[in-house]
Amino acid sequence: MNGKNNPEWHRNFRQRGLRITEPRKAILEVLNNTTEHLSAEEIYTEVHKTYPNIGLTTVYRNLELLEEMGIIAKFHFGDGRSRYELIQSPQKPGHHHHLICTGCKQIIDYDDFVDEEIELLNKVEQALSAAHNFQITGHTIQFYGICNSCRGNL
Amino acid sequence: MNGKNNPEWHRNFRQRGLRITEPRKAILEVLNNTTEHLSAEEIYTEVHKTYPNIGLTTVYRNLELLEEMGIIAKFHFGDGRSRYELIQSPQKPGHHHHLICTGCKQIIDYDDFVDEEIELLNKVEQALSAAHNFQITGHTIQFYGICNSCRGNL
DNA sequence: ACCTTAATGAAAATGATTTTCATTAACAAT
DNA sequence: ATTGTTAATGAAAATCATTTTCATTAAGGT
Ligand SMILES: [Mn+2]
Ligand SMILES: [Mn+2]
Ligand SMILES: [Zn+2]
Ligand SMILES: [Zn+2]
Repeated sequence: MNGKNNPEWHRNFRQRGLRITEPRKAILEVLNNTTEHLSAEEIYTEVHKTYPNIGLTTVYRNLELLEEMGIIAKFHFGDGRSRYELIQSPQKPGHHHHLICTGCKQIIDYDDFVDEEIELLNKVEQALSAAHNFQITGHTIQFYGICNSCRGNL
Repeated sequence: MNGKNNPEWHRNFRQRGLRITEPRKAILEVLNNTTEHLSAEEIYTEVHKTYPNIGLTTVYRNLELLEEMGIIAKFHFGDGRSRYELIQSPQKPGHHHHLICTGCKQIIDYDDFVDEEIELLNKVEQALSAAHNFQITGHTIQFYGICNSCRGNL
């Protein structure tokens, strides 16, 4: 349920000498309760409903912080704004990739065949490291296409 | 060598009733002669050397057009600006993926896919088509990490 | 309750991209 | 070659996301 009191975040903040503030709890709460990939402004709007005095600047600042901390992930889906999601949440598969409909812009979290996929990815990363003398730290994998209903609309 | 007179582009333009203008030839020429992933402004700067009267606005407009036409590809590598490359060029492998150094920001094109990477793509695309009733049209795959020389600088 | 200083909020600044609009030039028709 | 139509251009202004600045507030250790 509500994630803002998740002791793991608390510990994580404390360890870095960071303070646990109302805006931070509010932002994490919003991200914890959605299945979508929200933009900074969308998060701000949501937070604003409960905490009308929290500013957009603070949302941006904390999204940056949370990303550095490895708590959230930032994506660029091509609509001109960054979008964020909690890396671990009850609402989401853990490791997943994205399927984006170029028609309606919906983003689908995809995690079928995860285990096999992760194993293949590891091998690919190893091969790349070796071939290009590159130490891989992360990846972005997105598939584009047309969803069922958009195909109907053609 | 010089690509601005490539008859295929000419045909492509004509078919759509588009005019073959100086700016368009200049932009294609720049993209055809680089191995890099240039931003709109970088392309503008390069074009400007030979055609000082071509404006940045026109560069943006034509990059958008060329992308729609499937002649160039637009990427987001996380530095806040879009970057473009010719889809087909003598300087580049055709379809390829990217390796991005988070240290020096260099982008490496690679198309020496290991079997696992091909397998991964095939499986995922099949699974996605089936499970999500999605017609896949493309994908973007980028690996982030630290290149050899950046690792030395630590 | 008090202090130190990290964190915040409002406003201004920045930077990339888009829009507006008057002018120019591609190119098809003459 | 000249003309006419209209797509394309360039300059300036507008927009939109994100960042910076700076004075004020409040977390949390004492
Ligand atoms: Mn996701
Ligand atoms: Mn490339
Ligand atoms: Zn769709
Ligand atoms: Zn590097």
